Amino acid sequence: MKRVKKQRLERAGWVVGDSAQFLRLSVEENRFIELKLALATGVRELRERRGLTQAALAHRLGSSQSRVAKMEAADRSVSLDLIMRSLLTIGATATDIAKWIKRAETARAA
Amino acid sequence: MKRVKKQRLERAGWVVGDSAQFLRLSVEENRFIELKLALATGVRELRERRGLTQAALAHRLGSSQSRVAKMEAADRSVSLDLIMRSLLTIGATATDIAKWIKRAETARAA
DNA sequence: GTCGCCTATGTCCAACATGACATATTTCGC
DNA sequence: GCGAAATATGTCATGTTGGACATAGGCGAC
Repeated sequence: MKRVKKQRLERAGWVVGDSAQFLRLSVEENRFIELKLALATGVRELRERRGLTQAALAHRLGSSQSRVAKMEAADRSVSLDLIMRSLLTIGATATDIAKWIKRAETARAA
Repeated sequence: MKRVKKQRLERAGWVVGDSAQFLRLSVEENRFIELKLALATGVRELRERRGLTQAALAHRLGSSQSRVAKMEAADRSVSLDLIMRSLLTIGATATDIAKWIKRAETARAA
């Protein structure tokens, strides 16, 4: 299909592509989960490197130990927002975060 | 204060540091917001580059045009989760994401 | 002009994430 | 092994985020 026509159809809200389109959602869900996992691991690494307990970090975040535990486990019930806030709170730099995100990508390749 | 002692106190849940400690929260909130903003901008850039309308992207996400609009505006009511999912759905690579995150950092320096 | 199309903004209420708490389970020094 | 500290897991009420819808604003083509 011509590129221009494809874009026109897509602009209209239609998904033009392979018949495996419906699989996309789950594929992207996986990518998302891996990303979350990578960043969750980042939280743990950084926390430990700082010599903080989960409770101490929770205190800093105004959260609770249980939530930090779930966070590091990349539990379904914890949002990326919380993970990211935690990373920033522990003092992660943009470079650190970028590193972990790329790690997620490389993990996929395996 | 000795590094080891400091860590011991922190393990116990105490925040040891400068008296401006209480400012930390808002500082980190700012960092977080800038990050969100940078990624939101990323969504818009990538969407436009793909020639998609907000409605089309919403369709792909199983969301609605209004949410995409709010998302690109980094509205308070949209989470980083949604932004990240969108980025992945549009086909952002880890490298892209890392780039935008770093952009947030550089923006801070200004 | 006005007609389409795209984007922005506001408001519902259902679904989900949150901190808090209680309670396992693991880990580690002794 | 014991005990204490750290971490893991479950549940709940309350606040936040979600898609949906309505509607307003913007912008180019005609």
